[in-house]
Amino acid sequence: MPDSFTGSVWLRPPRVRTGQPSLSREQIVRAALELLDAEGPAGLSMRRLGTRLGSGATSLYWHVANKDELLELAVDEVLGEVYVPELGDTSWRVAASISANGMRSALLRHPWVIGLLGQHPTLGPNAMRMGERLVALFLAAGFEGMALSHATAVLNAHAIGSATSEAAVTAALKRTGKTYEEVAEDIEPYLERLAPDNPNYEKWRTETGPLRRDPEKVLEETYAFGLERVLDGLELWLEKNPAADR
Amino acid sequence: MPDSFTGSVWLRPPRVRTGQPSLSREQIVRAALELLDAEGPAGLSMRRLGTRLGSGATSLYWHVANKDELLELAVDEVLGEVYVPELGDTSWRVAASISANGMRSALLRHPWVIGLLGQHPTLGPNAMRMGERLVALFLAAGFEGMALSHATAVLNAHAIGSATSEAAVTAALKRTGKTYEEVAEDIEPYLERLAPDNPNYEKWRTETGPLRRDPEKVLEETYAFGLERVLDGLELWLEKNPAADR
DNA sequence: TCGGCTCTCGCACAGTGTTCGAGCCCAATG
DNA sequence: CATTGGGCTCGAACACTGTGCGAGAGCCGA
Repeated sequence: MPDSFTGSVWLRPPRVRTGQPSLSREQIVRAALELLDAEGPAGLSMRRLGTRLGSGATSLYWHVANKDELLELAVDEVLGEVYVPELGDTSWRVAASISANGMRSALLRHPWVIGLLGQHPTLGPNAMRMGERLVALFLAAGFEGMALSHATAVLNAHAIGSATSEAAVTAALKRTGKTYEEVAEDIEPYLERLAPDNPNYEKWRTETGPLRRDPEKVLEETYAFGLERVLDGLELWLEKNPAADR
Repeated sequence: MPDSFTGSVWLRPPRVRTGQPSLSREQIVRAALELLDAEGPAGLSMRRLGTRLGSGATSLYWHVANKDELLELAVDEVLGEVYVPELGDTSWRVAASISANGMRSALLRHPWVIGLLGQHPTLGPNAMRMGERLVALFLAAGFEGMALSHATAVLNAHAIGSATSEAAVTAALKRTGKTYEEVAEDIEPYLERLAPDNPNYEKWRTETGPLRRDPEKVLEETYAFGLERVLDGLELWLEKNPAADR
């Protein structure tokens, strides 16, 4: 194994399998994913993963350099779940929406990914495939050069940023095991105590009453509203900067 | 201490200090922040934090319920760094830009925050202050009701999502200790190997050559481009949905 | 002087990621 | 057929983690 490569799994030549091993990288990653989904990042330990696979904990280290690398693989596995439409099926707007929706829901299905996204650049094969399709999509829409990559970046940023905020509230619900109404009640006195400092927020909160509505729906609406603004902004840019060669 | 509150520090009545303790919550949080900034989340352990403060590790547990809660406090401390302009200084567009810029740069100054944002809802006092100001700002711009909160949410989502992507690459640079050029060289063969599967990306990459440019500038441009699109999108929405009472 | 409260801290427990080296079993080689 | 070698598994061990518990120090008002 190379000594000090650049640090990402993807740049390291994979192990070649010759015998008939009882463990495989894919198997390990899948099991890790199950553990992570079920119990969050704290639920994944090498020992637990080992016993779950019916093998010793340290056996994993032959297939995977360390836990960090395993997590990198798990993240890419999740990115493999997001569907990015191929060219020509629909308008770029709905194609972009589908991509962003897919990204958002993958992150919400596997919230532990969110905490990992900022730690390593995601350049696994599935991430690359996503990138490829997004480029194709925005290229067809009329973006070129740097604006092309910028366009893909806003879209992903919106999905990631939205999912982060959403995950935060669902994590709180899951951790406390309370319903949304109960949590809202718990928060209420705290908000009222801070009310004098937050007159505008307080007015909006009491008049609009967002805490009484189905939080899942509110979060989804928030995301969807933002997505439409982003797409509007991109469309406007396209109108003002028509592609030279198309 | 209450047994099973809703789970966030902010909802728990704080300890009142009567004696002359040698440790304080603020002191602890500040020291934790230094450790986190210097060495990332892995560098913060209760024992190390204790010795850094010249006291036993378990002494911290009188001021802070557990490590999770300490991290919540640290996150809010960082949010205290972002400046959100008050009303009337400038147009809502530049005010919103300043807010988002502040959020982004605070996250890039303290990248470990990014991994924590999705774990707890951020309702510390500094987060609330940010929320209050953002509400005031977008209220003045003409947003009302749900659209008001949606508008603040897109802005934050863009800052968070962008910072996440940026942090990923700077983390890679920091971890490997290599320059950007070196990393780009390491990645090159991997990208070329995947090239057949990614024709569009490959064409864009080789023609536009983003890997040769100063990455910091490219990331900043990407963020700024996205921000303008978001603001354009919001402005467009305002034009099409004029506020009823203004 | 006597409780009682705030605050500090040493010990201990269960668990973590990871290294090392021993050993298994199968394939190819001599 | 015997021997070597490498793919693969695993147990023991190390240094370290977060945290519960109980003892105790120092100060307060009575």
